[in-house]
Amino acid sequence: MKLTSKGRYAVMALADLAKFNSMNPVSLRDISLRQGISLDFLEQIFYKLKKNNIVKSIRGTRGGYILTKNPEQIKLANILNAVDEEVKTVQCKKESKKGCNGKTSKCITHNLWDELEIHINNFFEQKNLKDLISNSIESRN
Amino acid sequence: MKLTSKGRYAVMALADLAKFNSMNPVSLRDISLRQGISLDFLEQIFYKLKKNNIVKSIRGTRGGYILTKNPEQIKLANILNAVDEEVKTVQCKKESKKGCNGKTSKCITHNLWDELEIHINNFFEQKNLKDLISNSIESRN
DNA sequence: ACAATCTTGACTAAATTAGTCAAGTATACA
DNA sequence: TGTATACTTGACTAATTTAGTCAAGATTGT
Ligand code: FES
Ligand code: FES
Repeated sequence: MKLTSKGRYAVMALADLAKFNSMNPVSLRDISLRQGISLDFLEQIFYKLKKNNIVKSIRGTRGGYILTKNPEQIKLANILNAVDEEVKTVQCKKESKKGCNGKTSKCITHNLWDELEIHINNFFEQKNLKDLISNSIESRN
Repeated sequence: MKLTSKGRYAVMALADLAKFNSMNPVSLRDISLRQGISLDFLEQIFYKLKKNNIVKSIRGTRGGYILTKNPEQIKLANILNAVDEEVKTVQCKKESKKGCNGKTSKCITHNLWDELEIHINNFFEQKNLKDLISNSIESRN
């Protein structure tokens, strides 16, 4: 299971983007300053977000990024997938008949981790960017 | 968020223990062979499980470990806590008023990660060892 | 006595994370 | 047209974490 700074920052940055999402694009520099995230790291993250069609970029002076859809159409699952933070709880390959630790059948905990994976993914499927910003509306900074 | 081999193996080993939990204790060597987990690593794990009163040990020849309670009284949450695999999704210290990235207030995603933490912990609170072994009853190996 | 088993601490190779560095491309605006 | 701003992309790396191994010993059953 993975939930690292990359995924965390991706969500944080997009929430910021959604919040300041007026007509004009938001530059990574602004996000970097507001959220305290390294600019270089943000570039890495937005490269992936763009390839996955979650944001689009506008180059040049006063350029930046904007969301491709409305905040309520962007699920957290989409974001985390885009930056390769898949929730993977089983250790074995799911398709394979083999289990983990080189066993020939699935291990005794396989079903458990599978259920957990579904449980977590449900959470990410149900939350979208809009939930996130309306939730923090009282604490704008 | 952490879910590593240590936690996975702890659950796997205890499920094994619960399954073969007759009068006589089960040696780590047996578990190691059945589940394909390094004996040395198991020792490390059971040291913690014992300190947290989840198993007790019986020394000497034909010794081993036994569960301190019935399988249905041992929640996965207990197990994972024992081996220090806390589900920790927020980056900041929860008690502190400060946010992550050295900010003076909680970040815009704080509430989200907090909800996720509750969501995952619910799962682990509701599952116990008995669920696990009755679930895999058809695939004894 | 001796073998099986638990007990506990120290150590380490490999992998992962969380970035940094760098060189370039595109665009807006003066 | 020059230049500042901002996106684009790949390569690199220090620090941390993981997943163990190694080792030396203490206990107990037979
Ligand atoms: S997790 Fe799939 S076999 Fe162990
Ligand atoms: S996660 Fe708590 S402040 Fe960012």
